[in-house]
Parts: sequence; C-alpha cells; structure tokens
Amino acid sequence: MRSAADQQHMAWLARSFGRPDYAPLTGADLEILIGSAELISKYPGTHLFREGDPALAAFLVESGDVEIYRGTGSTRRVVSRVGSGSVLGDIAMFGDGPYISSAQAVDRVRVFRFDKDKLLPELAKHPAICLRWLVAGLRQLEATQRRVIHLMHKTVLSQVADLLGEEADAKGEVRLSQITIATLLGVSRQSVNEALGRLRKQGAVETGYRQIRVTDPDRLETIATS
Amino acid sequence: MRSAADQQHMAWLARSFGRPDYAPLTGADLEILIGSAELISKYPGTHLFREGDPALAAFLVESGDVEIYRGTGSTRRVVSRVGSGSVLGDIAMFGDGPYISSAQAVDRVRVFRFDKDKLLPELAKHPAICLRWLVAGLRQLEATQRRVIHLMHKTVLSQVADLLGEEADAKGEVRLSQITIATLLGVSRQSVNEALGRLRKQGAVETGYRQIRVTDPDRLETIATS
DNA sequence: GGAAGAACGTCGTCGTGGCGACGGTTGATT
DNA sequence: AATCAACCGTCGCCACGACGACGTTCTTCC
Repeated sequence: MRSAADQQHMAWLARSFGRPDYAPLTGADLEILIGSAELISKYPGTHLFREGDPALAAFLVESGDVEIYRGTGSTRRVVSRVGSGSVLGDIAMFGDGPYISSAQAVDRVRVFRFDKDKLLPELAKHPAICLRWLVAGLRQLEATQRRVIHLMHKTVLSQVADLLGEEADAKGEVRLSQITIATLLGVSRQSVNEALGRLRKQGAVETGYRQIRVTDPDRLETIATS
Repeated sequence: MRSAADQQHMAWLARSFGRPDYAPLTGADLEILIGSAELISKYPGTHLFREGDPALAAFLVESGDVEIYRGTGSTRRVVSRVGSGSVLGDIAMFGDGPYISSAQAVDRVRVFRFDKDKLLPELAKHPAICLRWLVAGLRQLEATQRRVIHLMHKTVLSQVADLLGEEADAKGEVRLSQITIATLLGVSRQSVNEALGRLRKQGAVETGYRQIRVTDPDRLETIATS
C-alpha cells in the first residue's frame, strides 16, 4: 500500500519535470554553460539514464524525442515524452539522489550532457544561472503539488477527462489501458471504465482496446474543469 | 474567492517551510551571511510580514516564537508556530512572488532580516551556500508532496492520527483548531471531529479547545498506518 | 460580567467510488 | 485454428465522507 502511493508520487514527479513548460535555461545561459557540456548522440532505444541509477548528470535535449518512463517489464509505464529544449534529470542531480525515472531515446537523439562534477564548479562561477535554474525547479515542483491537490478533490470523471486532454497526441489518440489510467490517478479500474462510458455517451471520445481517441477536445476540457 | 484546493495547497506550502526540520542554513553559513543581515526586535502581535506582500526579505528566528497563518478575519487559520533557528519567507523571496502566509510574533521575538537586495549579492559570492539553501527547499517541497500523496488514499481517521503524530510537540500537544486540521487534510470539519472522537474513545488523545494532547503515541502510530 | 464570535459536538441524508464478481471481447502464441 | 491471457463492460452492495442544520461550550474584548 505504501509503495503504491510512493509509485504515484514518483510518477507525478517524473511527469512534472518532463513537461514542455519546464525549461529552466535560456539561450544566453546555454552559451555560457556549453563549455562544460558534452554533446552526445544516441541511437533509438538506448538510454540516457535509468531509474535508480545515481544521478551524476543532467541532460538537455538538442534534437529528437525522448521517452520518460518508470518501472520495468509489466510495470513499465510511459510517463511523458519530451523533445528539443527539455532539461532532464536535473532535480535528481541537484538533490543528490538517484534518478526517479528512466529516459530512452525514441529516435536519433542529440543531447548535451552536463556532468555533475564539471557543472557544479561552473555554476559556482555563475550564481545567477544557478539561482534561476533552482528557482525554476522550485516553481515546477510547486505547480505539480498544486495540480495533485487540485485533482484529488474532483470526481473520477473530471480526472479522466483532464488526463486524456493532457496525454492525447497530435491525432487525439491515447494508448493507455484503463488499468494504467486507473493506476496513474489512484482510482479503481471500474470507475475509469464508467467515466469513459459517460465520455463516450457524450461524444467526447471513442474507446477501443488499449486505445482512446479524443473526438471533442473542447467538451473534454469543459468536463475536466467542471 | 479562491478555490478550496488552492487554499489547501498554500496551507501545506506554508506549513512545509515552517517545519522544525527545515533549517537550510548551518552555523558556518550564518557567520558568513550575518554581515548582510539586520537583527531586529519585534513586540508581541507585530508582523514580520503579511500574506500577499511582495517578498523582499527572508527571516531567521533568533529567539522567541512566531505564528504562521493564512487568511484574515473569519478565514484566518494558524498553520504553524515556529521558534529559534527557523527560516521564514525564503522560498517566496527566491521565487519573486508575494509571501504565501503571514508571520506574527507571539512574544518578544528577535529575528535576523535578510533583505533581498543585500542577500543576493552576498549569496553570489558564496554559491555553495546558495546551492545548499535552494536544494534544501527542493527537498522540503518534495517531501511535502510525497506526504500529500501518501495521505490522500487513507481514511480520515488515519490522516488525522498521522498529522497529530507529526505535529505534536515535545509535550505531545498540538495547538490547532479542528477547522485548521480539516483545511490541511482537505476534509470536512465534521469528519475531523468524528475522527478525534474515536481517537479519544480509544484513549490515544485528549481534546480541548484549540488544543489536542497526545497521550498514547504508539497507539496513534498504529492507527495512522492502518 | 456580559455580549459577540469562534470553536466544538452530533445528527440525518445523500452522492461518490471501492470492491467482488462474471461474462464477453481482443490480441498474442503456437 | 485453437488456446490462453489480458482487457473491457456492467452489476450490486456498502463504506466513507461531504453537507446542512442546530445546539452547546469556550474566548475574547468591551
């Protein structure tokens, strides 16, 4: 039971720092820090880092897409997918802990790797950047907490609608089993099923095997914020 | 009229950074930073800062007790009470936002005031301290988030037991109104009252006006983890 | 010491969601 | 093609907690 809550916590954290609006570094910062970074190239399927490894480096995606997931085998759950400009693993690195998620290249990916050993002395020379970076992390973490608390007092229907809106790809498709959605939200599978049924009846989504298609994003949004 | 969820979020934040285990500065740090601080004295009832004011300074309590609360008039809720060694208002200051809570002296209080204008240049000269400070903030925020998620799928009885266990002082006393507890946990006042009634019946606590006394910490712990 | 306001204690009603159960459906494996 | 495992859809039951209501007790402040 405790581990279930912990899993959920970690999943939220990983998702939070994989969000597109989390970009702590500006272009000017980059030019300064670029000296202490190493531009590396990754083939599809290879890992930038794995969950549980000591966080010895942070990464900045230069091009390509990276998948962030937690767990392995049957418990593997993709938590987010990020592209160019995203910063990964920084909070774990600053916090001196292990990575809380795994990051895997989905196509040919180029990333800057900031080794902790080299980065910290460099940041010491540029306290302004250091300050900005960490404050951005604080803000992001706070936003996540707000989101979690905000969601937890809504009905399962609203939670599901919210999640689908966030998770849908460009074509409006979400490839998650109902059990996975239930786990992420911390609710029962049956409730998710019932919620999806109502969304379907209202014409907001179509459902299939391990797949949901958003057909009316606006309506979904309305239901999510109700 | 802000939403209840937002209130809860802010209450947790304020409480999180008022916790006794949140002490980002070491003695050595202090000696270095003391030059950019001002030791001021406050009479009982006066404010160090008020919720909503721009956060232009952080405070370190040297002696005396300070009450942290949110809201005004009938919505005023004491969220925490901190003493010597506590750091207040730092996260709001770093984040460039307004204070998220008010801080009021309850007796004769002496505090160091770190004005942002003077502190930031000083921190720039000592990046290690800056880093440590902010990382401590990150950790604290993450711990709070974990706590929130951990609590959210337990019964009100367990949540209350858990909270009392955490918040009890050395004498086993908790000075929080039932409404405050309800706000923190995101449950109704009536449910908190009912839970306290059961805890009282089991001999784990004694209840009074704005005050709860833990008489059997072990039993409380058992109930909290059930 | 009296009045106002805040906090506490308790009740009944109702909606939400967890849980077990069971059958039908889809996809994978051989 | 057959088989098996995972997933979906649905039902009924019931515990938990929100909410409104009302009376009582404790503080505080004239």
